[in-house]
Amino acid sequence: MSNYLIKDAEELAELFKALSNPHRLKIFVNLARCCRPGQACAPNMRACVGELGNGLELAPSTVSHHLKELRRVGLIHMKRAGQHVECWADPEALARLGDFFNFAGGDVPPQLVAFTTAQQKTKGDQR
Amino acid sequence: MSNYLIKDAEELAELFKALSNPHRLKIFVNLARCCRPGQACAPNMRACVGELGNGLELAPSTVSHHLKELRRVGLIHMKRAGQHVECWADPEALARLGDFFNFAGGDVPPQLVAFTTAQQKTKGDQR
DNA sequence: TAAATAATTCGACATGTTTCGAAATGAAGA
DNA sequence: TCTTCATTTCGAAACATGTCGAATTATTTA
Repeated sequence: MSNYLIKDAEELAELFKALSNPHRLKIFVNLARCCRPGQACAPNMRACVGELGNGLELAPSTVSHHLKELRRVGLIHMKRAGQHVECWADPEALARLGDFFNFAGGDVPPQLVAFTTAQQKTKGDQR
Repeated sequence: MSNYLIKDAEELAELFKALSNPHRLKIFVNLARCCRPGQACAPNMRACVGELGNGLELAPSTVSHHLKELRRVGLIHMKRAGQHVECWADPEALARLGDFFNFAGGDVPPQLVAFTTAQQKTKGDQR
């Protein structure tokens, strides 16, 4: 894969990729349930790594791996608290993703203009 | 995909996976730009396969492969029109995905309750 | 200090994805 | 019909992902 020209498409695609695994998606939904826009979860509402693995039937190392990926793309935050590591969803990331799907009304958000214009200017070439 | 309810994490994850490749994402955004909620693109607004490949620097067979995947998960529709194949985004699919990110306010939409309860009932086991 | 608990890193393996080019199919026009 | 254009299918190669168990690190408790 050598010719990804559009930075924003790549970034957005990474967010979707992080949610494209059912296990990671379940983990994220459970973390995001207690988040409100612009406000992170209170410390006592955060979940630890072992807790998030319950019900998933995955090895702890695999849960850790998935959390690392969610954190890498900025969907969650993690902070050590004693023996445990607290996890919580990034409320801004949620808002960003929600905004993405509002462009259906016709307005293309600024961050998406860049990677739509490339095709706009070639429209009609083949018909 | 036969109806508009997101049944489980696996199905939702498939939608995200379809958007997790930058090329597929770009194709989808270009198709979705002209869609409004509950209203599909007019036939003269639809794009054909070759058109959608412009600017992506991908072999036609690869573009075809990506479109097939977007169609498989229900994000777009395709219809042959002469030599070309018209493509357009499914407006309901857009709405479904937009709804997903609204649960951040605290309300879990009905279709997501099913796959969050498994972890809710084990909360507290490890702390 | 030693043991116990929680989480991460590492190495390995099976599986899945992305991509291409060649060949096949479908449709329109000379 | 024969050719041309648009698209799809197929097979193969390169690369990425998901998973585990063993070993390691970090922290608390005995």
